[in-house]
Amino acid sequence: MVRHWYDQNHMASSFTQIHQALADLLPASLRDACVTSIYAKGERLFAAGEKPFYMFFLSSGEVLLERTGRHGESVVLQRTRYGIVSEASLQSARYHCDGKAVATSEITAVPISEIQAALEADPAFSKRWIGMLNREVKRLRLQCERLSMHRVQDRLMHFLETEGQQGKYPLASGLKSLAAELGVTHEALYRCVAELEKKELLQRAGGYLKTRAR
Amino acid sequence: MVRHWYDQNHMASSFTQIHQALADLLPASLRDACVTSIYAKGERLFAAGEKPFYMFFLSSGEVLLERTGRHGESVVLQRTRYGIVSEASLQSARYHCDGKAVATSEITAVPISEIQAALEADPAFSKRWIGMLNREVKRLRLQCERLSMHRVQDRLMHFLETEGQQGKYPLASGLKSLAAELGVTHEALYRCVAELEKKELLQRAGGYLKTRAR
DNA sequence: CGTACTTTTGAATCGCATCAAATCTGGTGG
DNA sequence: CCACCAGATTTGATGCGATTCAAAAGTACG
Repeated sequence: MVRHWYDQNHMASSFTQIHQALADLLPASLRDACVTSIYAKGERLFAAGEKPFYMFFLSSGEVLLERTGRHGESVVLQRTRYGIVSEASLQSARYHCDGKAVATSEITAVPISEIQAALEADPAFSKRWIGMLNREVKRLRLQCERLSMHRVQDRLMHFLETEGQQGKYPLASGLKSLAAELGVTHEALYRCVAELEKKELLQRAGGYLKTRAR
Repeated sequence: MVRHWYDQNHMASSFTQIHQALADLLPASLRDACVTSIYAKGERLFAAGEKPFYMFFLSSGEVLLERTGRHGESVVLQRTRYGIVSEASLQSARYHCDGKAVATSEITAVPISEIQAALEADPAFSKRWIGMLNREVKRLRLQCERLSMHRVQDRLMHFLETEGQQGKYPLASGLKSLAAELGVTHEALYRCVAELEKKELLQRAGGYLKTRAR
């Protein structure tokens, strides 16, 4: 068997309970093939151009998918705090972006070959997988809608309405990474949050952002 | 059988050859259930909130997916010129956006219930369907990347590089609908194109946009 | 206790939105 | 064929909001 760098750098912990959402998605036969481990802040899951061997499920922490532009500037394609990170790599020969943890993260790696085999054999699993992809497509359409807005304030409000729970959203790793996802500079976001708080349209407390009025 | 408004407004043309790309995706058993017809410019395929009965495949023309913001302004979620339009509605109870033709379009409607049945029964079809969704996810990620760029010029160049063929892109319905997809005003896009032409970085001829230098 | 990073505020500048208006275009009906 | 109209295209002027650059203050962590 080919040893991936992943195997060398991370302690296998097959005995760890995998996350419930992942258990609900995967067929029982695949759960034993999962390897859960902790990634440190800054650690890379994969890099653009590499051949995908594992699919990554994020239980806690934060992962960014990013591409490096031709001038070296990095663009955040997606910021994930929970769920499958690299769905689209299932049938890809190469990753089309980098994936890295920007906070200490608990990540379960699932071998892609096993997922493919299970998809062929288990129609119910196929159906769940398609459902997951459908949700991802909708999420991405909403993100496009958000990025089409011109003012930071509109993007932030739209974000809290679509990604938050009742307009409440946990700020685990600060406003800076949120700014990147919203496609604005961190300065602009800080100013926007401060102004919205002054207008009492937004509340920032206990690591949460929360909309107030309606 | 429930008669959808679609059936009343469009002549069935089951004898029409369906498009090759669609034939490649669908199992043979489903091809007879397809209905191809011509939609006029401005005609609506579906509206947000409606229950999905059909999945739409666009052979030629142009379709927009758009949502109406709370202030009545319309935001383009996606602009399609070719391919399946409403993938994500497969398992949805309601459409989450409007779909309308903005140019005379040849569209094939496929009953969703039949697609679902075929997905359960045919693993090879499932695999192709998942592949289609994977490509859509990647396309949307690229669109997010594009919308994260601040200058119109960068968005346009990124668009031509990722959506065009060798930097060449057909402008069937004018720059205005392209401007909406790029998330900028049409004035800004006209000015940007004019300036890039003056710098000889872009060529606009015969209904095509084409990058020049590199 | 020092280092790295986040948060915050300030000032100058730039690009795009916005509003306005003129020209061009294709299609319609007289 | 021409007058006419709706929509696309184009150019201009103005203002706003975000970027950019700069710097200071706060905070976490070894």
